[in-house]
Amino acid sequence: MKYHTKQRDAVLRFFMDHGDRCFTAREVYEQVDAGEATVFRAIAGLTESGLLNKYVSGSARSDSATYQYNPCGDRADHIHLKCERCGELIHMDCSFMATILSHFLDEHGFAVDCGKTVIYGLCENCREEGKHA
Amino acid sequence: MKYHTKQRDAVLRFFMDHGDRCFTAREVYEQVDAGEATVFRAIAGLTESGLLNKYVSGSARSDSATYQYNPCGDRADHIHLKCERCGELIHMDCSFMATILSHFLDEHGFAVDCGKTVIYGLCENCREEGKHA
DNA sequence: ATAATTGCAAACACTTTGCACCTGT
DNA sequence: ACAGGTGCAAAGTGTTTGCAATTAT
Repeated sequence: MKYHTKQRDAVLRFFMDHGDRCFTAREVYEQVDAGEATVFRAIAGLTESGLLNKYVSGSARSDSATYQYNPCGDRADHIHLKCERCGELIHMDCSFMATILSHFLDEHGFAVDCGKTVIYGLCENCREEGKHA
Repeated sequence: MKYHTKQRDAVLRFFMDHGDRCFTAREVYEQVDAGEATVFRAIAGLTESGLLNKYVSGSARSDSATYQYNPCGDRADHIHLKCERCGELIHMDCSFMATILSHFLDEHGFAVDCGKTVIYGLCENCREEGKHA
């Protein structure tokens, strides 16, 4: 990741221009002028440096990882909640966060990496919908 | 899943006998007398019926889904902490869990899906090592 | 100039499937 | 007897990698 190339630029710009959505590597490849391997490599790099968040959904087959632009950069100080149904990304930035992080650290000796942690579940709206489905 | 077969029995028994650990399909296949496809089919069935929980953590390659026996019935009841350094998977099964889940639900309207949620960070040992590295 | 990056295709790992044969009821 | 299950090997997916050609510095 030392040179600046138009391919990597295009990939990053694509994610920034659609910061509200998640994309699979294939989707990016289809809309950006770069080889598939290059897209994967670019995404890997961007994820590594914290500019993208990576999400893994559940179903095994034909279900690839999706990526989304992370405007918070790599020093995120809050955890993301991701709705498995509508895909909404909720930024959990309340005071209880500190309590949770402290608990993990004190009781489990575990230092949470907020930048890479995503909590999956169902958001309020989707839970409501589920009740009537 | 209408007939009772020794293969499916063996798979279920394997998980029950090692209820404290997670296993990939391959690991089960290596220790149980059944074909690979059969193991996958058995695991899928058991997961479907709630006897096993499925966990997805990383990318597709060299990081496959893991499964664990779920004595409680049909839903996962603990979150996984995964060390980014040594890869250890910690099962967070303490009482504070309920508090955390309640908070997410009450304050954020968010129903956490324990089965798919993995919290990344550094475990105790790796944090110690980091200090001296 | 030269070290990094690209892109293709081939390799890979995990999982599913087609199909002939075997088993549980 | 026959619906349902098994197992092999082959097909699929999503992702990674080897390497010659290309590009950024």
